[in-house]
Amino acid sequence: MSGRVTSTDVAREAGLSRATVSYVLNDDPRQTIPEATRQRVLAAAERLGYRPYGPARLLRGARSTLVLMLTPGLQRATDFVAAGIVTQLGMALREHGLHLVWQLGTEDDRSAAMDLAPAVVLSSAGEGEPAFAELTQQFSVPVLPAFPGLPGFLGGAAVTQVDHLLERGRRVLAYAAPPRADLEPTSEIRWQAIVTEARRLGLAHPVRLTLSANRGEATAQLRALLAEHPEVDGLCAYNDEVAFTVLAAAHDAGIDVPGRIAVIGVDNHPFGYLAVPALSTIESDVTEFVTAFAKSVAQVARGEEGRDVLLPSSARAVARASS
Amino acid sequence: MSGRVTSTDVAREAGLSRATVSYVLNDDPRQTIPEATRQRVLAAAERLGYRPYGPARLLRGARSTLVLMLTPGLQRATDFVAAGIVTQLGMALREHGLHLVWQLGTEDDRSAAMDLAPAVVLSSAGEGEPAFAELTQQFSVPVLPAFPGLPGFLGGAAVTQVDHLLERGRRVLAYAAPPRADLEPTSEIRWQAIVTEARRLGLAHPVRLTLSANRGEATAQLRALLAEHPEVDGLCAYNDEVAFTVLAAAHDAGIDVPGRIAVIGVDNHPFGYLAVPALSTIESDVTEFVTAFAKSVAQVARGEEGRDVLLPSSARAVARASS
DNA sequence: ATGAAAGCGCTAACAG
DNA sequence: CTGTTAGCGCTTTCAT
Repeated sequence: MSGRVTSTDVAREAGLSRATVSYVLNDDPRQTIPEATRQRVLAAAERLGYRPYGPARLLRGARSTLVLMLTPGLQRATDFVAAGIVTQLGMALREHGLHLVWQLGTEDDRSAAMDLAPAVVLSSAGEGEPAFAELTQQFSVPVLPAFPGLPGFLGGAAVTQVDHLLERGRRVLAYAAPPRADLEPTSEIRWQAIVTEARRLGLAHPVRLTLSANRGEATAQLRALLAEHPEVDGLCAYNDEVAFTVLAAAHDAGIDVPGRIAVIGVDNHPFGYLAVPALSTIESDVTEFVTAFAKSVAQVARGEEGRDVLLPSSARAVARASS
Repeated sequence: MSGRVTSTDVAREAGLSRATVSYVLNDDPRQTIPEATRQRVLAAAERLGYRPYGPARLLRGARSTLVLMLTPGLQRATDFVAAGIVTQLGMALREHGLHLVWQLGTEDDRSAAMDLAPAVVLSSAGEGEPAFAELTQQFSVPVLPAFPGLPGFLGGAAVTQVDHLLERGRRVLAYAAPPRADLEPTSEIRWQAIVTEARRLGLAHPVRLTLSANRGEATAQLRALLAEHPEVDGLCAYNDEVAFTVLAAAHDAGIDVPGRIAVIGVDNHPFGYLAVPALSTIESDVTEFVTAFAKSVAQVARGEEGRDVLLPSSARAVARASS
C-alpha cells in the first residue's frame, strides 16, 4: 500500500548495498568511503526523495529525539503563560537536537499515544500523583514534571504583589480568588503566600474574597467588601483575568482605582497595558529557566542524571496606573 | 540498556508462545482461545506491566493512530482561538481512536521529528506553499491544511462586524489594523471583506488605520482619525486585542464609546466582557466544524478520501456596551 | 572498500 | 488450539 522509499530502493538505484548506503547517509566515521561512491548514494537518495523511517531506527535501538509534553487542554485564554513556556521550551530543546511534541488533555486517557516513542515525557501532573508512575510504566522512559517548582513560582509572584503594594503605601490588603473550582489548589498557594508575607511585614491579616465571574455580582461583592472592611486599601488578584474583573467592578461601582484601592494582577497579560486604568501586574522571566530546563531534559534524554531545575520563585512588579 | 518488557517476556512468564500472547492481547477474532489460557496471558502481562512497543508495531505495518499538527508558536495571547480549536480537535479525534500531537514553530526546521510516524499531518501552511509538498515528502503520509477555509472564516467575521454596526445605525466605518507585519496577510483579508460588504450595503468606503501598539500613539491616531473624518461613527477592529487598544485610546482621548463611535472586535476574548465599556465582538462557533473535520481526518487516516470541510464563514455578533 | 547477515519487537501466515 | 517462522526498515558487526 505504502509508497515509502526504503534504503533498499536507494541501494538498488545506486547499484550498491544497503550497508554502504547506511554508512554514507549516517557519515559513519569508522568507514572510509570514496567520494565517487558517496556522491552516487547521495544522488540516488535525493532523486528518490528517500527519508529514513523513524520506527525502524528506533526498533534498531536508536535514541529517540522526541520529548512528549502532556498537559490538560488550553481552554482558557489565561493559559497563555503555560503556552509561552511550552513554545520557548520547544525552541530551546531544538538546540539540543530534541523535538518537543505536545499532547493536550490526557488527564484521564491512559491509552495515550502508544505509537509514540519519546526519550522523555514531561507531565503537568504533580510528581506525587499516581499518573506519574503510570506514565513511567506506559512509556518506560523517564518522566519529569513539566513545570518543576510550580508552587514556588506561584507563591513568589504573590509575595511580590504584597511587597509592591506595601511600597505604594498600602497597609491592609485583600485577595481576590477566581471562581473556578479547578483553580482552587493554585489559588490556595497564592493565598498562603500572601498571608505569610503580610505577617512577615507586620501588616494586618488580609481579607479573602472569591470573585464572581459575573460583572454585576462582582460589582456588588466589591462594594460589600469595602463597606465591611473600609480599611482595605490594596488588592492582590489571583491573576490578570481576576484583576480585570476587579477593575470592571470598580468602574461600575464608581470606586476609584487606585485612589480608594490599589489593584495588582499576575502574569503580565498583554491586555493589562490596555485596561482602564492600566493594570499593574507581576512578570516572571522564564527564559533562564527554560534554557536550564532544556539542558536538563537533554541530559535525561541521553540517559544521564538531569540536574534539578526550578521555575523562578522571584518575580518583578510591573507598575502601572492601577496601583 | 532498556528495561523494556517485551512480548517474549510475557510469553515466558505465561509459559506460552509469543503468537498466543499476541492473539490474546489483540483479541484476534479468527482465533479461539480457551478462557484459562487467556487469563494466564492477561495475568502475566499485568504482572510484568507489559506495553506493546509502538515502533515495532508500526514497522510491522500497523496503522498509526497519530495525527501531527504543525503550527508556528503560540507567542501571542490572542492565539487562544487557534489553541481552542486544537484542543477541541484533539478531543474529537480521540473519539475516532486517533491521538493528536502538536509541534510548535516548525516553520523553518525541515528536519522535524522523524521519530514520529503519523497517519496524517495537519499543517498551518497554506495548501499552495512549498512547505506542503515537502511535508508530504518527509512523512510520506497525507498532509491536510490545519485550518481549511481560513480566508472565508476571517472574512465572514469581518462581514458580520459591518452588518452589526449598520444595524446599530452606523453609516461610515473605519477599520483598525494591527501593527504586526506578520499579521498583514490576514488583516488584508479582513479589510477586503469589510470594503466589499460596505459597498454591497451602499455604505461609504471605509477608512483604514494601522493602530500603534503604544497607547499614547494610538490615542493620538484615534483623535486624528476622527478629526480628519468626522463622519466616521463605527469601527471594526482586526481582533479583540486591537479593539482593546481602541477602547483604551478612546478613554484616554475622552472620546465617548459608543456615543461618538461604536467599536466591535473579533474573537470573543473572555476579557472583552470586562472591558470599559464592555466590548462588542464576533463569535464563531467551531464545534460543528471540529466534529466534521475530525471525521474527515479519520477517513484520511484510514486511507480513504476525506470529505472537504471548511471553517464556518458565518459568525454571530455578541452585542455589548461598546456598540 | 563493499557486501552478507543478524536482530531490534511485533503480527500473521502457516504448520502441527 | 498452540507453536514456528518470516519479515517490516534499519544499523552494524563480520567477512570478503
